[in-house]
Amino acid sequence: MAKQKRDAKVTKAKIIQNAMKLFSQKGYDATTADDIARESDVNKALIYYYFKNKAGLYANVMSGLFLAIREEIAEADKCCDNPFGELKAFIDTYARYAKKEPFFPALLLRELSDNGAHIPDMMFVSMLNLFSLLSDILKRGEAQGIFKKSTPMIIHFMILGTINLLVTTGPLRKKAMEVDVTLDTCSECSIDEIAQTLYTNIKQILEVPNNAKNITCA
Amino acid sequence: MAKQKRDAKVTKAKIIQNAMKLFSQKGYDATTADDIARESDVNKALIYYYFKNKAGLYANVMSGLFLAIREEIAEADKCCDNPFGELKAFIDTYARYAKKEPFFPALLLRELSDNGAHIPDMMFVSMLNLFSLLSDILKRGEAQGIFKKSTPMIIHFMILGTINLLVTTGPLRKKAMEVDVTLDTCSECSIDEIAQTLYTNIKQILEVPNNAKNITCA
Amino acid sequence: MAKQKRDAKVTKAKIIQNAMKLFSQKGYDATTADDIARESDVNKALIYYYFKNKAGLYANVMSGLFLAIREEIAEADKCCDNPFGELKAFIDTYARYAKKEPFFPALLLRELSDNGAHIPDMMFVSMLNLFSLLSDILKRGEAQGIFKKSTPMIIHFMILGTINLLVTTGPLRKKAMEVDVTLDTCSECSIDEIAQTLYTNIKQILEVPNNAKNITCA
Amino acid sequence: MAKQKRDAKVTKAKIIQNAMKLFSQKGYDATTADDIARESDVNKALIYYYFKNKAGLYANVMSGLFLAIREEIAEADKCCDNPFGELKAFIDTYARYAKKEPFFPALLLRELSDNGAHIPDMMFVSMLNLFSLLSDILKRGEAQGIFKKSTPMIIHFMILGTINLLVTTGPLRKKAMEVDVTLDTCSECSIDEIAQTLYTNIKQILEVPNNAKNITCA
DNA sequence: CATGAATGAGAGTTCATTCAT
DNA sequence: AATGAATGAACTCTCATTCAT
Repeated sequence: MAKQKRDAKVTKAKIIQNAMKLFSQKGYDATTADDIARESDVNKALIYYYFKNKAGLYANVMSGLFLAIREEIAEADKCCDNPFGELKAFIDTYARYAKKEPFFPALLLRELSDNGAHIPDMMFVSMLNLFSLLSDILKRGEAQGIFKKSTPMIIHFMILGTINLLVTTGPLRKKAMEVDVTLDTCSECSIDEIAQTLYTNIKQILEVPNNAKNITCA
Repeated sequence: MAKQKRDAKVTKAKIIQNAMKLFSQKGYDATTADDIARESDVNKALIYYYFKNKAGLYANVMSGLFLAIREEIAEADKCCDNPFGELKAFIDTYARYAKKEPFFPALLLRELSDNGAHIPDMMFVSMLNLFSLLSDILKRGEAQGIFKKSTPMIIHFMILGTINLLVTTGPLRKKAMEVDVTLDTCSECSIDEIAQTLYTNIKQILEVPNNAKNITCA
Repeated sequence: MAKQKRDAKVTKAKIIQNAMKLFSQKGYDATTADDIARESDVNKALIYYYFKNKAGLYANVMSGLFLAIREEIAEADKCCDNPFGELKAFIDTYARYAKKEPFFPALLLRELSDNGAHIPDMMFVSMLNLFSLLSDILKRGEAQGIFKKSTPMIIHFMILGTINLLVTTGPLRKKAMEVDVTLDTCSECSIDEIAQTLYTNIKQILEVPNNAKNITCA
Repeated sequence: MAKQKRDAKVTKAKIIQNAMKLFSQKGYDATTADDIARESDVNKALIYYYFKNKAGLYANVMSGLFLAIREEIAEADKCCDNPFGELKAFIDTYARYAKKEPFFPALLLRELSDNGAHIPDMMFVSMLNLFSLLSDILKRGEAQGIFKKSTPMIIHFMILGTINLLVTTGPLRKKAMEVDVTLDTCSECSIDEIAQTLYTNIKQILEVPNNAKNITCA
């Protein structure tokens, strides 16, 4: 019950948490082992004791994040039995995850603009898995005749790109408003509003025009 | 008799070009002055002679890119007098620019996921300018009653996010297809197809349902 | 119920044995406590528990080797009552020991080229003891008029230097033959052949020309 | 004519010289780049600027030494047209070189007891070259019927082993005399005496007994 | 305009050693 | 007796930057 120093699990988690924060704030290269050690209040060598090297720590950080989000989304997708519901769940869950782990979007964006320089394999698979989930929803929708034919990859990036950029540019957009008040940079938008708007937009794109049946004149 | 390279202008341009390539490929931190000097076939000290320091060179690179794209888009926008045409011009021009300067998307994405750590001011303004252009188009469309009310920032990021991510993930998506053939990662999509699809999607979102005029019952 | 390894004695011996191997293969500095622990399948801290520190372990290793060889040679020397026999015994025993403990020559050579940097005292005495044994043989031979006057230190190093170098350069000499087949690097020589040849050579140097008594002219 | 800072040749030579000293005194591992930089009065980074890394510096040091000795011995060997003279030249030159470059023997011994861990190729060839020189002398002597058949590698190591060990153990042997005055550790022997004695010894081993012609009784 | 030489300040990593259990 | 956790001090190597020519 004591404060328990020397608990590997706790120490490791603390390191990972701080590393996540720093990596996302300053990028992989600009984050030093010293930074992480200081922030985590452990000796620098301990990082190497647990993670072998900086890349190993980074891999650990990313793998944790990716595993978590995939699980959350897969779970959320069970919610509904109709494609629209699933799509909404996908967007909402991703948005909420980006809110909960605010470092994730920056890390993901950086990773994607890197050709996957650092630790590719496991992350690569995780990213594909994520895309698979969405792709399946779209396919099912098409099969049921309620989604138009679409290019899944583009839809996927419309969703991820938008959420990720909105999350990472938060401070930037706030600053922009101060510079030019006439511009609406969505600086006060909540993550839920964003998710909602985004869903509406994507739905617009996908749904087949069902005017026909509505327009029963006379 | 002296070593005297051709021309300062030419040398400078060569440095900037190579720096752009390297910065986008490896990121700001991982790109060294030695890298750039070697690639440009000039002496390292010359870089400092011309650009004062690494950040100065980076600023130079970015400012060139941003100036160019803003100009191109502003120019393209003059094409048409209707918001749909302008929107299409915006998307097309951005997409074509991303194709022409394939390092730009990675640099922009990195910059955006950074809270704007490196050289903010000038770039910040340029980015805002870009957003302004789109924002104005949307406003005009709304005013004319042909666009629905939208959140410009979200539309903006749907466009930029999608194009940038598609461009930067090119190799990654190709690799993905080899891993899982059942997945369509748009690995063969041309930039023009992408722009076209994207425009169609965005249009879907924006255009007001013109059922009204069609439904002239009786 | 405790983990309790068999026996302290056994564990200690295992550590010493592996340390010997590693020290001789990679040198003192390049051998880490981790290496030794891993190889010996014990916890690193145990090494410090038993030997206080790395130097202590090294001293232990060396002292064991030196004690053993001195004893073997002293024992072997009892064999004969004539200096030639003793000399042969000295060379043979040393050679056979170098074969039995193939790490010893490298360790000794390194130690000798070091000004005795690591743990000098005990080893220093042991080395002197070894030299004493040979020196005494030579003196006795001289006293009996069957050995020429010689410089014992030189004879000593001719013996040790040759055997040690031949043993440590084994692999190198094999490789040399592959490079230049015309060169005879003694790559197939057995330790016994070497000892035999060496003895013959040294004998040549020491024995007084006994032509005198043979040549009884007229 | 001025003191000339910024003269690459001079600076490089200074670094090599000091590195040689330190490597031989403390061994490769125990010598740090900081040591060398401090001793050479240059910035540590300069070492890496010139030699790429520590191993590169070491290789440079060794290659210089080996090239020099091979040249000196090859030159000396031209002196005479008879194998005995050449043999004497070989031994004398090696001994004098060991005196002139007192770090060489320690470095060589360490290298030989290492299986050639550091920078093998060039050094390996140089070592073979040295052996070739002696081997040729012996072969010529045999062909002319003035040398007995011998094992060249053993003769070679009797020479190198003895000289190297005597040079490196200088201080050790002096100390030994203080401990035990009855022992003659050759602590006052000059390098020339050593070379002379060694030559006499080796000659003893090689020369064919020419008693026959001397014993012309009556 | 252009360059090779030189440097200071770190960054990543290793390792002997100790602590707590 | 034995171990996993933790650390401090170094060490190799890198890099932005400056100097001297």
